[in-house]
Amino acid sequence: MNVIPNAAKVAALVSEPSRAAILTALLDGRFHPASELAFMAGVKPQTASFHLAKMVDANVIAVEKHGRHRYYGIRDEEVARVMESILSIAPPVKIKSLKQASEDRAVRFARTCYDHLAGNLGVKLTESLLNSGVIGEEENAFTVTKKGEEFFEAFQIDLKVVRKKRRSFSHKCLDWSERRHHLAGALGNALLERLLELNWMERLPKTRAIKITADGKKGLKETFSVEIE
Amino acid sequence: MNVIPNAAKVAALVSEPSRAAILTALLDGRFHPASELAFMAGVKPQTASFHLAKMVDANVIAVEKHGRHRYYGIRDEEVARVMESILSIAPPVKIKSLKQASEDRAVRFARTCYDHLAGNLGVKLTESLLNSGVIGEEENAFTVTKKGEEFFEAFQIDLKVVRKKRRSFSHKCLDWSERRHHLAGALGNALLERLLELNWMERLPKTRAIKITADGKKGLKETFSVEIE
DNA sequence: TCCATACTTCGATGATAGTGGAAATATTTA
DNA sequence: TAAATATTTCCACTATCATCGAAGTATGGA
Repeated sequence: MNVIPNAAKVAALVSEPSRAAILTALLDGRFHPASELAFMAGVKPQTASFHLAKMVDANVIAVEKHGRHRYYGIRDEEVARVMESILSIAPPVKIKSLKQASEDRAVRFARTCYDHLAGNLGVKLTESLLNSGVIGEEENAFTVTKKGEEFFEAFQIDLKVVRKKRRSFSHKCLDWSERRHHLAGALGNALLERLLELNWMERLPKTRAIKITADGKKGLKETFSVEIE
Repeated sequence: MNVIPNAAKVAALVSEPSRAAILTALLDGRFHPASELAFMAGVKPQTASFHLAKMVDANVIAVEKHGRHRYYGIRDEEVARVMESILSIAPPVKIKSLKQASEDRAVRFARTCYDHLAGNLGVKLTESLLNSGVIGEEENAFTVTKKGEEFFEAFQIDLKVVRKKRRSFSHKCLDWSERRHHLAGALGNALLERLLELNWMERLPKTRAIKITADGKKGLKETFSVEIE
């Protein structure tokens, strides 16, 4: 009974708390220096280095050397998807402190998931796009309607460019905090990039959480009918 | 950095070779008695029992008591999808024996994946359906064309019943041995059930491998233009 | 050249967890 | 009631592996 691939090998990488913390941190899609990841995982640099080497070796994360820093990041979208799929059936962590509670709230409200928007805001935005007929829903993907073509052009997202990317144009990504789908894939990425470019929201340091600016509140309400309390 | 669910907990379940073997065995979608799973995983019954209890406790597999047997199976489709997603990025196991090599061949050729057809045959069949215009391809799912409606009716698969199931109608499932997609979801399941009912193929004991009957060879060629050498 | 920073490798330690023997429990058959 | 089978619980042994101190390598600045 060993004619199967080594699921255990892959899972073992994620099964260790420090490594899981590092991987989940990297789900923000950015590259982080080793020391930062060590801090986030709550271990000494040596330990983090040990884990990082293991994961690079196993081809799940990639390194880039810049000067005396080494930046680590998730290798590709497929790895990110595996992580999110694990998270979708994972039990929640018990909240112990006030600080943790507010961080938790922030992350659940709006965060990046690899390279697109997730959390309550991600789901709400996706639903707004659906309700207004900008995108349509299919089994496992979203499609852009005729109305959507116009919408995205007006919003200055060039669908031609988005479609050309060597990756899935749009797919549904199961949101672990909302247990509903949000927009992922190249289109989800393009939307997030544009929202950041507009300064409607900004990434927060040290977390995957996203902060909505005053402009963002206004813009989201006017353009997407999404109210931020 | 713990405002995230416990990915490690879930992954730890799969990270242990015996448990991974059990879980992959259960991907055939059937329920198996504990002793059989122990044999498949290559451990003593006590050990298997220990692992099974752990996984039941973690809600990834389910038990059914029938007499002095306890039948274990994957809890739901979501868990199966997580497993397959892990398998899709898992490295292959090195083949050590002749027996292993032939088992490997059989499994790669045709197998069940949770409750639908996978392997070379699964992929070929899916492609045949695509080429003949019975199903259409989308980002992450397949759709049934108008021609398909007729085809499935003639093949005595009632799409109305299939669509009613409380699960995804059809989605693409990444085949780890072929690295291409095959038909999954309720439709994939219905197709497999029908093929078994027609006696075109039969499940082999102890593995996820599927054997094609003489009738099957003929039928697959005539109906799907799929040649079995 | 010297020192500080970023990161890795080495080595010892200690905790965790899988393993299977022995025995208990439950169910079926004789 | 006794014996056989299926599975579990208890328990002790062992191996694996994460961890961190210490020391080593590489880069950048003074």
